[in-house]
Amino acid sequence: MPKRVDHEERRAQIAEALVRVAGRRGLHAVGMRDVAAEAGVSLRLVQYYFETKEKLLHYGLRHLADRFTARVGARLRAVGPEPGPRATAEALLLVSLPTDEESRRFHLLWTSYAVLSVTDEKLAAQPFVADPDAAEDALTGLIRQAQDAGLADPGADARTEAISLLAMAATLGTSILVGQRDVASATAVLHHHLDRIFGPAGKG
Amino acid sequence: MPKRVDHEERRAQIAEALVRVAGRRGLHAVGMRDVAAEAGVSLRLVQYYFETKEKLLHYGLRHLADRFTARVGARLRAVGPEPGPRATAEALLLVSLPTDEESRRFHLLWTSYAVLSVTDEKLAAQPFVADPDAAEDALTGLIRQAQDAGLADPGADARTEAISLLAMAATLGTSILVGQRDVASATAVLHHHLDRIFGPAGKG
DNA sequence: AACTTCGTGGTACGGTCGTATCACGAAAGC
DNA sequence: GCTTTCGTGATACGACCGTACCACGAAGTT
Repeated sequence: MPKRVDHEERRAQIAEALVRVAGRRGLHAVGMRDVAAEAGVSLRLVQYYFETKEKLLHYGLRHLADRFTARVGARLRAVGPEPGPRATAEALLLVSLPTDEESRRFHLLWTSYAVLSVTDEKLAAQPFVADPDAAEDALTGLIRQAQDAGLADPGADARTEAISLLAMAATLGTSILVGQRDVASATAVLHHHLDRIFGPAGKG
Repeated sequence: MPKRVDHEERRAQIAEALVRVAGRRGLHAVGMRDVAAEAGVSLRLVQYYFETKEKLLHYGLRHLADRFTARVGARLRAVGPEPGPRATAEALLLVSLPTDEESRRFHLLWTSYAVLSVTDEKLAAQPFVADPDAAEDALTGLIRQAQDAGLADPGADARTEAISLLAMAATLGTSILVGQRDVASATAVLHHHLDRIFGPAGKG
């Protein structure tokens, strides 16, 4: 066999090119040729590693989700060792807001894919159910954990509050994206509810 | 002059065809020929009343917003004469959830347009700022009104709560659309917060 | 009755898009 | 060292899309 290139790595490079160009011009407007140009390879290469555009888009979604998961992990590790439930919950919510280029891209493309999945049955809708469910479970666990430790309002319905917080974060992110709101005011709204649930005292 | 057709009415018919077919196959997948076929007219007619596709899409967005405004008005009138602030607020929030075919279509297409407006500078981003701002003002006013009448927690920050409620309703709608959640659980979350703000007693 | 103007249909054109085909160099196995 | 297979490039093909063009009937005006 010849050059023995790492296909998976190459696919990741091309998928990142897809994400970049789609973040710039919109997912609907990106073609195979655009991805090839952005990645600095020939159109044939994109066809070679992803046989069809549909597979490229599928891979792009998975790549996007993986990158985001890694970003969440990094953010959680960055809040310091042994973080309290509230600090963890706050990091979880704030990381999804479009504050820099990458999170802006993620928010835009995730929403684009979600919209596509409603009408294109070929595109897997599963990530848009499983991933939010996982986030919901994690946040519910954090609130319960804080309640057990006496660090949160014991009367709060943990799951309902988790759903609410995540729902708010998502729409606030979108409103930042379209220019209706700025990051500071979105953050303030989330802090208000974190204070309500965890109590204003336990910010650590 | 010949047949003297009402252009505005004809445009509305075509725009409704656009909304229908876009709701079925996705906004990105709809072409001039699809709209023409859905409306039962020739391609040339669509070109005649909307010179370009861009203008058709613009008109479609405006038509969508108008239809939704009308729907909100009807819903508010349906809650009965002289409704309390809480009932009005509840109607305002619930009407945007995708519960039937039309609201499902509205939610999907509104989100599609919003996503488009981020990258296509030709498409007006203004509706996605002005309309949510108006809803936010309206809901804030309702909460303040209830507070003045002693029908809501006087300590609540009306604007923050209004932003939160609308943000939750939007994401809950999307999660219904993608099949993550059902209408009942979304409604329960909203009711929980309405009870929190207005108090469980004053449901009327 | 001739003329003008509006509404409508059919069809052609240029461009782009996803995909397929042909060609060729480079490396590993016999 | 020849062959086979992998990686890569260039280019062609068929379909579709938005738009432009041409033609014609129908209804008012003079």
